[in-house]
Amino acid sequence: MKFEAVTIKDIAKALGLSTSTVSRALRDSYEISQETKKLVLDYAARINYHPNPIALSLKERRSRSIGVIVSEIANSFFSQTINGIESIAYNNGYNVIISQSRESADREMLNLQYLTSRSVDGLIVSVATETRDFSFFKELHDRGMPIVFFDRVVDVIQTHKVIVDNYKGAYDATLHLVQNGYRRIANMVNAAGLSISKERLAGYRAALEDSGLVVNENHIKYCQHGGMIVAEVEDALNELLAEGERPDAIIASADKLTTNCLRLLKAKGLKVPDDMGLIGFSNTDLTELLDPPLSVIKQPAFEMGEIATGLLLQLIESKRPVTDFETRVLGTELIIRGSSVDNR
Amino acid sequence: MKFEAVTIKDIAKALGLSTSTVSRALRDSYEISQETKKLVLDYAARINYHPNPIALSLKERRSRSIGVIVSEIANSFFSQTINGIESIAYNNGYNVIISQSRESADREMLNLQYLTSRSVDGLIVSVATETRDFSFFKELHDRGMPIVFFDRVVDVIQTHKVIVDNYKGAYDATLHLVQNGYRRIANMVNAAGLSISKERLAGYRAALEDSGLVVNENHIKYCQHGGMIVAEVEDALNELLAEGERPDAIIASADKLTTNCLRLLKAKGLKVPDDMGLIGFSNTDLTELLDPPLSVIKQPAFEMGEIATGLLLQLIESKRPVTDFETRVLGTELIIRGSSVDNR
DNA sequence: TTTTTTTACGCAATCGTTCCCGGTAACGAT
DNA sequence: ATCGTTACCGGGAACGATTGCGTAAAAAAA
Repeated sequence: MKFEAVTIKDIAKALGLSTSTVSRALRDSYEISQETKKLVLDYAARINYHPNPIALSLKERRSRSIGVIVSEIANSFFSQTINGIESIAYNNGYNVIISQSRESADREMLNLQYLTSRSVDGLIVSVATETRDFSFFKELHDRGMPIVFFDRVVDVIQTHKVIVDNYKGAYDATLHLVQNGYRRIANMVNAAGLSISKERLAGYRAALEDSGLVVNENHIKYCQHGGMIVAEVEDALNELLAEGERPDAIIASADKLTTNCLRLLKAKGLKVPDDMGLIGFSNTDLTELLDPPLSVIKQPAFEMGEIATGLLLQLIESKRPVTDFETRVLGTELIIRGSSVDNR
Repeated sequence: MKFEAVTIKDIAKALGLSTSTVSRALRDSYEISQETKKLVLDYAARINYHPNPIALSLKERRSRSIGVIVSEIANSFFSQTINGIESIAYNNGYNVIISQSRESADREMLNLQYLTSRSVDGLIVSVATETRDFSFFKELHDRGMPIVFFDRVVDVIQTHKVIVDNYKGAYDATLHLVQNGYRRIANMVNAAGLSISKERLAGYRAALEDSGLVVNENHIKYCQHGGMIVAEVEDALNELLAEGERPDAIIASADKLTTNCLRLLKAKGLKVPDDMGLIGFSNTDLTELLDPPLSVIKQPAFEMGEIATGLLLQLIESKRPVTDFETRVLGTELIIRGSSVDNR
């Protein structure tokens, strides 16, 4: 089964012209007479001609499309970011190709190869938890592929980046827990290698120290898959609950980590926020409807997508190689709800 | 800024061979000697050669990629379906290009044009609420583009379809409400034109009638945007609450409709399930954590994606035009939780 | 040794489009 | 009559890859 499209040759043949003339007429070149132009344009419209982007891509070595790699589109933060990306891209005549790494370095690499070989003009990436080796990104970037990182950025590559103030977000959230009487605050951290993990962990540490509390290293648990696998969260939680100095609150550094903590705590019969306070990074729009309503640190996801795309288009359309790159840092929003306010 | 890739010509030049020889060596043709093959293969591997899919697409008039159009990836049902689609597609060497209609007929059309002109080998589609005119789909399909519809199908086009038993899903859910003492059951329906809306509405009507209850037409409210816009849900809800015969339960026929009903009911201070029972179609994995835990009709989304992709690949790889199409109907899962059980 | 066959490779067309070169009218100026 | 413009238009190469066909050299058969 094949799908045949109308080509410039069909028009040329039907009108008794050369392909060059047709091409020029369609592109409104000055060297084509008004009559011929009209002839071609009318006929093209009538048979519903559309230039073949594949042929164009091959010729121009550009595709007017940008590739996006995120870990999971099912994640609210990423789907919101993608909406931001699309809004800017479409306004500038670019198409967006979305792909998921599902936190796997292999799939990330595969997607990367697919996208680049598909001649995307640039990439917007939030790296997978699993990825340790950024040499492929580096090589790609060195060979001239415009890349903008967001959320989970990689510091060994010099390019535009869009992030939030993760340090401050975690700091404020932790401080909020302290101010609400929690003293043994645990941290459920995403994969250790991630930029966001480090920054959020640092904010947490600083807030505890500034509050005169000591950081109990056993209260810091890493989840390699960012909470995507319930079992890893359960293991981490069980370890926390088995601790001599049992935590009275948790700050979770990823969306799925946050909701899965709540799920497991409820399953274990622990009351939130009384038995255990809970706050976490999340962009889900259902958090206010949860039982209890979840306190969250929210990222301006849509805006991040917009900004990342703007920066990328700037990179793509720049004539000369860009050498000075910027890192945009946006603010987070701390939304206090029931899960982090001990009302005993 | 341009990104230069290695081509077959580079290899040919470096090795003093013709491009045909290189091509054949890479494709392991019998007409090429072992030594030459090894030479080419080694060199290709060393300089990290990858065939240019754009050039291949142009030549072969196929791209080994399939296009997916859904209304919104932020919707759990669709993101789960996409995961199902990807799992089958990748196993068969196909790539997946995702695009969102965001319920707009225009954007759907734009995406459709983009995808087809990008030479996708086939399409998997759940149509937008807004779409009334399916002639473009029809024309595309008549001209040989393989299409599989899922969830929101269109009956004027004869092709493979993957749906759930929406009638039964709605019937069972409505009956469940009746059995739990609710008598004035309202229905929040998605856009009227949608296949799923009609089927679910029919199930609801039948269940009421079979229970000896009369259908109050004022209890049926349509939301053109499927609950994506909170205001439309609020308007519909306000109308329901202003009814002389005020409903005591709601069945919502879409994910966002369901959660936004809950959101608004809570905002209005109405207790669920006591003041108002609530049940709805939803695939969100957070429904059990809501307050109250939400009763839902759940669709086997991942499986639907898998099946749709299987059918599409079958269509794509068929030598002869396929004429007999099937409609796969899967079962829904009724999950009863607190929101639909009046415990007064 | 001559003829035939096999092996191994190159040439050129093709996919749809653009664009660099030309080329050829018509027309006014010399 | 010749030249220079101007206005239009066509030929053909290019983008990267595949592939049918042709053919030289080597091997096998005569």
